[in-house]
Amino acid sequence: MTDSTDGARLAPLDPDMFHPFCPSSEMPFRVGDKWTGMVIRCLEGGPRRFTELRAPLRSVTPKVLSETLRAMERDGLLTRTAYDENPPRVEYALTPLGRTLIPLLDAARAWSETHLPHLLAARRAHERNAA
Amino acid sequence: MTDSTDGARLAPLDPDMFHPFCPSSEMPFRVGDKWTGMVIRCLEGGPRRFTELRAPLRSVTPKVLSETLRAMERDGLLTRTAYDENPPRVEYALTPLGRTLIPLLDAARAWSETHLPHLLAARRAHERNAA
DNA sequence: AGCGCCGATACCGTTGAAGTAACCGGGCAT
DNA sequence: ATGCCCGGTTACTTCAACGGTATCGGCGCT
Repeated sequence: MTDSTDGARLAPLDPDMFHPFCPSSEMPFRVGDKWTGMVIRCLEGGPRRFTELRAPLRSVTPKVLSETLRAMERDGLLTRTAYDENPPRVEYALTPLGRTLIPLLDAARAWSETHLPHLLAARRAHERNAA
Repeated sequence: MTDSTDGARLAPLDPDMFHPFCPSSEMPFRVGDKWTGMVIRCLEGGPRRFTELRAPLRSVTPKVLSETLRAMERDGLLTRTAYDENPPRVEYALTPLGRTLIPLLDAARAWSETHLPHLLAARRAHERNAA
């Protein structure tokens, strides 16, 4: 939530935005692959570079991130723009179609804030019962 | 919940409710396991029996359905009630927590109705480009 | 010459979800 | 007594996702 869309460069992504305490990995929802939802969150504020995306995504390996981005590009969720510069620069940006997923991510997050503790409590209770 | 344990049954589930033409399997969303969302849809109208659930779920194998139901029970999304009758009868019903997921499924379906053709078109266009 | 940066790709191993096939126990109809 | 039905379970296999490590190519820097 640190983004302010000023004219210059975007604020850097918070490397802890998917910190282990963030329950996003426990949510019973998935959008596409494991990382797709988090990539959308990272690109919500504007275009980002490959290496910029790696930091907050809990050190996702380049291979998996590359696969995820390619799948999303194939499905029209984001665009990939390579600038012929040095050092090389590649920017990923959400398409309008990709942005239509944001409300769903919001809904999933809202559900989790309200109900995920309930679900996890039920799970723990069940485990205690089994033992 | 107008359930009578011996009286009029609910209308049977449409065996084609997850027909191959139903794009639910193409949706880029998942709730829990592969089948969790469909189970919720099947139980939306009231409790159902094991064999009743098998029909519309495109012949999911008993093993996978059993695993799915057990995981959902563990997470407090549904209850399992076994009646000591003959023939044996087991009913699965959504809990209030399970019902909280229905609006999310609705949102996912609404997204798919609006945008999924767009996504699939982008995918096909990309494949044509690759070829 | 050697090193590092960026954006990957190749190769390989692990994991876990999902599917297949066979079977079970009790009751009941044939 | 045989087989069927219900609601599963068990054992085995398959498959895609995910992850780890290593490496590449072009360029600039020292």
